[in-house]
Amino acid sequence: MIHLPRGTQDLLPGTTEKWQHVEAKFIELCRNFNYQEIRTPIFEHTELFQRGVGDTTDIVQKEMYTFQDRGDRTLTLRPEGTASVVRSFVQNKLFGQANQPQKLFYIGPMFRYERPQQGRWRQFVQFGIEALGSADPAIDAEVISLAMEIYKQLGLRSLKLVINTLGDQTSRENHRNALVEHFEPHKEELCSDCQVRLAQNPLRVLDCKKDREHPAMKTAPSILSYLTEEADAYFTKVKAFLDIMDISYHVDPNLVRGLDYYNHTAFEIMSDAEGFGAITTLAGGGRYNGLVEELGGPETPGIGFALSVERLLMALEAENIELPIDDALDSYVIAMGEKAELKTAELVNQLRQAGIQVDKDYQGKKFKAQFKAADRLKAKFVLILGENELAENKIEIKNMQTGEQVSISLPDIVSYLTEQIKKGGQ
RNA sequence: GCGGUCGUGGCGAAGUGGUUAACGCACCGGAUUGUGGUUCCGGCAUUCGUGGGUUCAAUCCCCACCGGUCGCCCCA
Repeated sequence: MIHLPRGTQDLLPGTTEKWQHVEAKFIELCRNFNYQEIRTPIFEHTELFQRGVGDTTDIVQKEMYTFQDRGDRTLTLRPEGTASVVRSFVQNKLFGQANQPQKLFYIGPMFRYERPQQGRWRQFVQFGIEALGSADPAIDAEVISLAMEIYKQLGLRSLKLVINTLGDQTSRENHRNALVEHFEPHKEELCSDCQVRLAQNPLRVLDCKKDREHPAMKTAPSILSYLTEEADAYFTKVKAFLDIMDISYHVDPNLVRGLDYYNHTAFEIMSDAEGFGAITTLAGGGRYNGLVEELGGPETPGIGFALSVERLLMALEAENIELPIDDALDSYVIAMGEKAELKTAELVNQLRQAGIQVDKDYQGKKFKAQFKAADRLKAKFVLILGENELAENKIEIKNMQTGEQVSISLPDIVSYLTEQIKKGGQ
């Protein structure tokens, strides 16, 4: 037997309804916040991610699905959404549109070659938004509030919003130098990973789990003390907007994002729920002024976030939250005898054209078994058509909740059912 | 990519180097002819992730691979 590839999953009936529900929620919220959908290709030129996400990141160095096509182009299945959206923004000259900032959302599969485990797949679905063309701290808060609102409206309670600022170019350089200076004397005492980090990305040393207890960690310089006046003022305003929106947060100066393009505001939403294992991050995002330029566009500030739909559903499960999904069927038709079966095909067709959900048996089941099937499908009404009914041009209708059964003239069935379903729906 | 652990029917889960691989749920059929969700009876794995090897004999022993899961790395 051929199995699905490692790290991918089949979403089957029973689960897809949940996906549809949360996807509908995303779209509804984006409508409220006035974000519009953008759809970009699932693969792009590899160079886009090398330049956009960053050559030194883990994503680019060891996690991309890269391949040559038959025309010798080097292509990559997208590992994240922002680079593509920005590419499209630049290519389609969306910076020239009348309404700025451009507020966009996307939803779709992303691909990363990693060792799979609970909460981590090689193909996973991200929902994300990007606001391009505004350096107003209010929009940072808007992006964060949209992210939080999704979880809130779906009923999640155990959430933690962590924010930080990575500062601007100058802040980062000063901080970086301070970090290197601070840790260099202790280099030999740090773990091997940190020794590499110190050279490549000293920021990452800060959230090392092995060296957490090292005395130098406690006294390490914080980005917050190296912010330029502008960067500090910006962060203060973002926090003020969050306060005014009554969004609680925790400032973690060690919060680092794994993608190179971030600066200023960075944030993560995590779950506190039991049984979440090593994966606790539900969503991550931040500001990326400079990315549009990097990808060949005009100087344009940007901010966005992305969440994993899989992890969102895991969080719902961890908190035992049932989504309000209506999987009941309006009606089910049971036929007895050959003539009745022929008539049933016509009837089912009529009902469907009238917008009534209906199904019937296609397995030659006995009367009783057809009833069982109707019950399992949670049919609200069962229509029974046999020789007797046919002879009188009538049909029996049983309300499965109340058990009541009435006899209706066949020509009246559509109007009768339509009315009953309307009533029963309340 | 590294380390640990696990892999028996649709699901959950016993089990043993050797004639018929427990059990529960689900499913299918029946309990006098056309009425479900309860009960009772019956049925339902030539087969124990895949491929090799050891053995007279392996689902149970060994190896490899595949896959899940946990931790690390990193992230969504």
